[in-house]
Amino acid sequence: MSDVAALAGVSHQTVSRVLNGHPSVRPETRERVAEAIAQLGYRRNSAARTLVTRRSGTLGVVTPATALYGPTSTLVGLEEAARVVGWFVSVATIRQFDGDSMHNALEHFLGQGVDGIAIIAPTTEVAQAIAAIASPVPVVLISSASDVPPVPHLHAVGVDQRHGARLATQHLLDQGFSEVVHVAGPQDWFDAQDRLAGWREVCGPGAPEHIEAGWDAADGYELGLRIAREGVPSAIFAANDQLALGLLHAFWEKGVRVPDDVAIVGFDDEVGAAHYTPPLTTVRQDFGALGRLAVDSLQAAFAGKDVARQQIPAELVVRASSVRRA
Amino acid sequence: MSDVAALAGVSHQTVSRVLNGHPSVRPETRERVAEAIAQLGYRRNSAARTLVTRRSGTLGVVTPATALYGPTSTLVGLEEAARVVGWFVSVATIRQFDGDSMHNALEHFLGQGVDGIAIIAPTTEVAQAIAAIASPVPVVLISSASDVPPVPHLHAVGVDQRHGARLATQHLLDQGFSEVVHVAGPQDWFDAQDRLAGWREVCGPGAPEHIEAGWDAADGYELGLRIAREGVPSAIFAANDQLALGLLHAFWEKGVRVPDDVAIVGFDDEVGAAHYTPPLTTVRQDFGALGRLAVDSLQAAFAGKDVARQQIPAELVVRASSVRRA
DNA sequence: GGCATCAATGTGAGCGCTCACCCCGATGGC
DNA sequence: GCCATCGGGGTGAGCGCTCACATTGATGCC
Repeated sequence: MSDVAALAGVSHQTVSRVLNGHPSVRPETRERVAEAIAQLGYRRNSAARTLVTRRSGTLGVVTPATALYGPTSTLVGLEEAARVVGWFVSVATIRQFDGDSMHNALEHFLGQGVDGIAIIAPTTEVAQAIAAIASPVPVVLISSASDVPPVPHLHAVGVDQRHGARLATQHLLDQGFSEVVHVAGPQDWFDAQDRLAGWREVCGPGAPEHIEAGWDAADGYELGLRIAREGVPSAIFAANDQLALGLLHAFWEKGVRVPDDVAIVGFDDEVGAAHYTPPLTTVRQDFGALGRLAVDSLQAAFAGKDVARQQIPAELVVRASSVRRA
Repeated sequence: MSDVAALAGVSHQTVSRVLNGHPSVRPETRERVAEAIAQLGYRRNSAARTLVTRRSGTLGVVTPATALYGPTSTLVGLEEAARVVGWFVSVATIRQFDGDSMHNALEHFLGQGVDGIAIIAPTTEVAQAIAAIASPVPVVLISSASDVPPVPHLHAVGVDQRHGARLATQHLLDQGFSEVVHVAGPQDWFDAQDRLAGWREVCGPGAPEHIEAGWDAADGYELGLRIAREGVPSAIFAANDQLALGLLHAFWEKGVRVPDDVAIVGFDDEVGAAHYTPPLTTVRQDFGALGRLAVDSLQAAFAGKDVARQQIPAELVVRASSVRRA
């Protein structure tokens, strides 16, 4: 920086002012400095800057170590939103959702001096672990959880999973399928809990028991084989598209026709869901909006505002798997 | 840090030594310091550390702003490998593969003081843009490109796409399908180029013309409709699983049976490919190994070693879509 | 016993930047 | 003509850490 200052014939402080867009620098001076910067190929050292400002301009994102559609899409959404407001994104993945892993990930980020933390960490255990850690920076939980403990500096934003589940279930009922079975995801995940709850709300007290599974297509496949053997309901609402895909596979294999024998609706609108056999009716989530909401919520936290929990509505995408052919 | 030193009754330097695992500290002293650290909830300020060591312990990863399976899996693989050697991962996504976007992303990271950069940026244009930028830190290109310009500090690692394509094509020929058509990906992507080249190597000069498409299932679907209309070959090697999925969709819709009328092989082994209709034969890439290789290669670069370009072999996964039923 | 050696620890400087504060000269109001 | 004001810019301190070097006492060897 002092080299630049020398070349431009100003003080280091003026260079700093130019770099930070301070108003009280003559355009002429500003230009001279800019030229010197370009000529020397100077780049500001952000470590020094962070050291004195105590702000790194970095958002830490904790995400499960998988290529699952939801988490990765959320990560992309967050990165985009963060970049818009000039933040870098640092990533830590966790393999297990226990308190220790979370604790390590948070320590990792706090040591790094991030300005805020977003956690794509969808289980109740994780939420509890986070609530137990005092963080000097705001933390936003990406989750639709309706029961996140009210801890200071801990915010929550999410896509309204329950609403999405209601849309899916209601759609099946509207199509005339009276018996809607729910293949639920792992119940320690918030999203799985909420999708189950939304389904139950619409089905009412007379609903059949749900079936709990994992998130993978393999789980859906196993279950599909069992269902084909033990009796096929008129409609199934699967907790995500992968489960639905596994069901489709099993039913195809066993000669159970979709949607003629059983209608299916998924959740996520994964890349490719429009091209399953048959194309899958599903619930789409707007991950771009989710990322923006998370970043907004962190910024509000910096400004000292108390941020209400916010949810983004989900959207039903109707395709062939749930529409009875004429 | 001085608080910790005072509480432990040592100098700041001893605290630093404990933090860095320096050997010449008495176990007794070490413990006293550790206790003081715990008691005060002290966390080392990494900005100050970076400022003086000129190493941030951060790996910058540039990746396309999509939830595509390949790039996201590679990101996860990189993060895992980076964490093992104690690096943080910072992410920048790019929406366009032009020189400007790349330049911005690199500037972004260099200003942030990353120790190395990994680029999941698979087009020729990107590679040229990178080669044109002088980087003070090592850069590794995640790519199977056989023609990356030999620029100092620019390394390349990748999964051997050409080998994978040969496996896929040979498999189809071995199954007795004499006419193997290739639905290629966008030819400005290295991976698409190499998969095309591998296919052509095996097919020999008498090969039919390939068909170029995008990466999406929608592209495969459009193409599938056209193929069903204009004449179905005995086998198709699709450049990725999404294309294959689109083909399956179109063929199913038009009553073209797979693999009876046409055998299909994809590439990627995406989550779910085992449950397509029918389950898809495809080529699997080991993204975990890829991440480790990339990190190794950066570490070798630090050590001043000249790193040869390295490739990871691909693996064929045979499923129903390419095996003629008895 | 004297000296080299080494383990264990302390001291001070400085990494590159921003912040608070100071300084100078031009302007304007009375 | 005098002083308050303000735009434009300079000065020095210090953020929290590590590095190079200094210091001390214990040990070993002749």
